Amino acid sequence: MEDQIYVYHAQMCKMLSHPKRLEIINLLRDGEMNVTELSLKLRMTPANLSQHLALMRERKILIARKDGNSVYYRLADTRFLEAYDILREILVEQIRRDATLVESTR
Amino acid sequence: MEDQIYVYHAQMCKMLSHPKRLEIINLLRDGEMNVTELSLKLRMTPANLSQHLALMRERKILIARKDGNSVYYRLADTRFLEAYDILREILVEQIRRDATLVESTR
DNA sequence: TGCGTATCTTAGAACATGCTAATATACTTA
DNA sequence: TAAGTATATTAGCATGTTCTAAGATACGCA
Repeated sequence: MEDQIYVYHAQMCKMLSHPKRLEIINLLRDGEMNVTELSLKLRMTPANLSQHLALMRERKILIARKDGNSVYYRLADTRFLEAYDILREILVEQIRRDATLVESTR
Repeated sequence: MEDQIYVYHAQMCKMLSHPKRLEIINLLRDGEMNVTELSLKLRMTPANLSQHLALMRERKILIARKDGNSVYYRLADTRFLEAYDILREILVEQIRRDATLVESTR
């Protein structure tokens, strides 16, 4: 089934389809961070965050490294940031266009 | 709220999070196509397809052009293909790596 | 105008996702 | 070993997503 690759592709995209998971990707842009740090920056409970991290680990978006008492997460592939940045760029342009449209009709 | 941009970004990614919607993006790589053509290539009912197309139109992934009795769809921005291709590439490499791992343990 | 074809819309059932709260596990250090 | 801190897991509820089926709308042409 050639269809299967589309299913995997969609599963990967699904990991990018949550505001907090996107924010996680952006926070890990420059390197790794442990769960407590992430939890503070994201303003989420560790329990909730941990669920998101587990999903992203399973789908191979993130890699976990255990160090003593804490677990450090990093991006499994920096190309996720390229895809992230392209979509963000399209989005920002769209929003800017819409804003201009609103301006011009005042 | 700076958080809002992450919500929009996630909504955009959500449009990429369905196998058939990804296949639509790929089918429209080289230009536009009408609903009947898409419906045949995707092996979906027009009703179901139409729902996906409506979502993608709302989220500004696709642009519709009406011509007589039929409606032609095209990508709103070719950069969606760049993001699509990056993720597909990461995915194919991951699958290849996993396959190699299975081979090596036989 | 009336019929046929293309596309869209809506309702509702089935399933998936994401949260909170409670609990479990793993490690560190006294 | 016991207590404390960090992280993970589970259950259960609320909400969101996707499909099918039925019907509505829009257009072209006899």
